[in-house]
Amino acid sequence: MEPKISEKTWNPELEKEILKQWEDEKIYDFTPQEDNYTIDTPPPYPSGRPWHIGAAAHYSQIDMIARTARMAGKNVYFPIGIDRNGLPVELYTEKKHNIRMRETERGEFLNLCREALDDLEDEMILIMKSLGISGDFANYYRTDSEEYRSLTQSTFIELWKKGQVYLANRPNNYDWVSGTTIADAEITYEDLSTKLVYMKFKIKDTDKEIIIASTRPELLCACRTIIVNPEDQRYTQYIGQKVIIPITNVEVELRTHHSAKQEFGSGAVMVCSYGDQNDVVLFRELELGEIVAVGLDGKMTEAAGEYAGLKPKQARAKIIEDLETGGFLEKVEDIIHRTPISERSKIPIEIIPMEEYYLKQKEDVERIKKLGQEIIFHPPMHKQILMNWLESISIDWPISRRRYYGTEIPIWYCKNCSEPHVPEPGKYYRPWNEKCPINNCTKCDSAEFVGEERTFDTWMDSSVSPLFISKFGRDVEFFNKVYPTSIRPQAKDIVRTWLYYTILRCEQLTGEKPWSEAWIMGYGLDEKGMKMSKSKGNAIDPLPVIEKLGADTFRFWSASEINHGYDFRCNEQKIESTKKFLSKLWNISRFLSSFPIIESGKPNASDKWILSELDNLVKECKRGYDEYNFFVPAIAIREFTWNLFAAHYIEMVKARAYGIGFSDEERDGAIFTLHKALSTILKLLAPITPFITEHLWKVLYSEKSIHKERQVLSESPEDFTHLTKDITEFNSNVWNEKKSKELSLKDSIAVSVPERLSEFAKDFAAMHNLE
RNA sequence: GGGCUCAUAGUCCAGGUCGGUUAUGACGUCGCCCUUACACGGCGAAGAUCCGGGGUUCAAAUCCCCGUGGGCCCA
Repeated sequence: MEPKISEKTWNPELEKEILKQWEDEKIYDFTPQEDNYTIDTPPPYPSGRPWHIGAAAHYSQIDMIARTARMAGKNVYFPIGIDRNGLPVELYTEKKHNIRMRETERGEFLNLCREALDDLEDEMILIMKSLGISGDFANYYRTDSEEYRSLTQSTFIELWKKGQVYLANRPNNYDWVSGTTIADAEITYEDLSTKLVYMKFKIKDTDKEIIIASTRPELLCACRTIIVNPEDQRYTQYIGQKVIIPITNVEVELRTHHSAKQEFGSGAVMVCSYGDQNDVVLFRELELGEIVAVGLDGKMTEAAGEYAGLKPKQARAKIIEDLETGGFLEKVEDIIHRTPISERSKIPIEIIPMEEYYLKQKEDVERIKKLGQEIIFHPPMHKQILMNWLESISIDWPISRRRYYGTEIPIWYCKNCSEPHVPEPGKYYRPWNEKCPINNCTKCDSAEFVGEERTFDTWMDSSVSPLFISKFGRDVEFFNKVYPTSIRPQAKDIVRTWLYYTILRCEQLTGEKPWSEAWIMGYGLDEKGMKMSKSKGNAIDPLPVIEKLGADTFRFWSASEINHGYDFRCNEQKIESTKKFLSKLWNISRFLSSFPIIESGKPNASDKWILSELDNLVKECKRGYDEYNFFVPAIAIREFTWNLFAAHYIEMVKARAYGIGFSDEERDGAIFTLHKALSTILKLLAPITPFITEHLWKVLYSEKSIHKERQVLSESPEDFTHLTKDITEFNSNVWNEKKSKELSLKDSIAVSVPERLSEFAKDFAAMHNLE
């Protein structure tokens, strides 16, 4: 019989045709039923080229989850979304057009951001599609759509009405030159020369003094405590005593804290609101009351007494003089200090408390812990990341941001009495640009309002993704069928943010957990194990790799190289060499395509042996697929297919399959077994490499898609696997024997088959041309 | 500074819970071989102080302790 396959290798170009077939036949369409398997897909953020190769691997594996579930007979809902809110696109747009967000008209700036996102998004969708992602691209959603943002706002309004939201002061990075708060991402550090001032502080009720060194002596008025390292012998005797601050004469306590470095300055540190980020931490940790020493105009406040109105630098010069006059100055050193600088105006930032909105979370921690216990984690060890985080929550969640490209906080303030008003939920509101939908102030009846200008932290949007995809508040019937969803696949580095905030918000809004399983993937590193980043230049662009080698090669690499939950290294050459396995599979199929399909046959000993090894493979794959750990089936399938099926079994039965020297019944037993093994391999592999398995399946076995098949189940046949080692060793011995005698493989040789393998003697004789 | 996690041939990875053969497989390297599925192949070879130090034990890659180095998150 002529082989149905003539080409010698798998051609990745075929993927494009297969993709088109899938799209035309809509084989992944979803119609909700009573039982559904919903994937809370992470919406990727189009932040600029190239997309991270680790992310491409990540999405390939999420698709394997969907395909595994489908083949297990589940009704899979696999939505696709794009995350478009937040800082990265603002920075990208500023750079691209060489503009400043706050110097650009807001509406115009938002349009520019949207255009940038559209371009980046197109490419991202293209990559996801060409990876073979079987999600619902026809209905893909965007987190900046009216529908999505109205959900974010509605859920906020609901929580506001329940009293879960409040205003509070919180220290912020502040750039007083451009008059804005800035995000941590916009801070750079520069080594600047400055003066380290050594000051004398009196210990109360003694004649002793301690020396404290600081680069910010103008903040003396905001000093609330002095810390020393608990192991610093010099200060042990003063712990718990009062210390008198020079100039202000205020008394503060001296206490220990591990963040004080013995070798820096005198080892004693004054803690002021706020000299640096460590002060912020200490004020929170030690629950100190803050004193605002620097105002929004960048000048010293009234709290600074006679220094009020001066810029911090001027105040510093003056206070050094005054310290000297008062006899409080020990010495002044010139040092190089690593100083946080605003990326935009290049001046040192100030940390200033500002009023922001908070969402209550502290009182929810115990409930979230309980839900966390109920959620199954893959792998289980990563549940610990969530639990540790829950243990360490000490403040509520600050949710307001002074940014533009995000969901607007839907609040209007009465112009007369400042009373905040939230509108009715269900619509998308833009208070900075819209008239207040409420006519009169509920408190003073005034008719004039000012819209809130701030936006939400983007996690406020992302954390309602399970509610959005299940049409919460939009379609009750759909919601009831789909929520709680089944699984949340995501990366390890955002467990503390996305995963945690989602549980928090969904619990607050529905009283239920958002999903029953969480699937946590490790981090993609470069070939040396370093984090990939554009600035380091070690980032690998996935698109050319996929175009060159095909999605299946990339996907099989991702499955066979990445043990689930662990970090992994990305290496182009390794990806390339994975292609060989697909080539092997292709040629096995090519060989089998020259034999007819036989529905049943009478297996002999060799056939029974490979069928029992095949059954082991089925069990092993099930073990991996049940945990959505694709490393297990990928390795097992490659091992079986290459090293047992192709290397030994096919060679053993080749002559029998051709019918040379064997009866028809013996021949059919071989052909039956060959096809049974290959069709099983294809089905086992289908979730990992959907393209090549689809192609081979259709050429060999069925007009219907392999992706409509159910996964193979174990049949637990008679076990012959104890003979595997004997069989492979016997073959090896014969090959070595021929080699040492300089015989060709087809030459005959006199080797006797060992007693325990006597059942296999006829196949061995044909295989090795035994005399 | 805190938490989690990892460390096995030139490279990647298995084994580790439950200590006991010659430490798994792949990539790469080298040698031989076109044998009617595949030279993107076959057969074979070389290549590992299982990160370092200490402990428990008859026995440690595996269990315990202390280091060192990488990664992630938080501060």
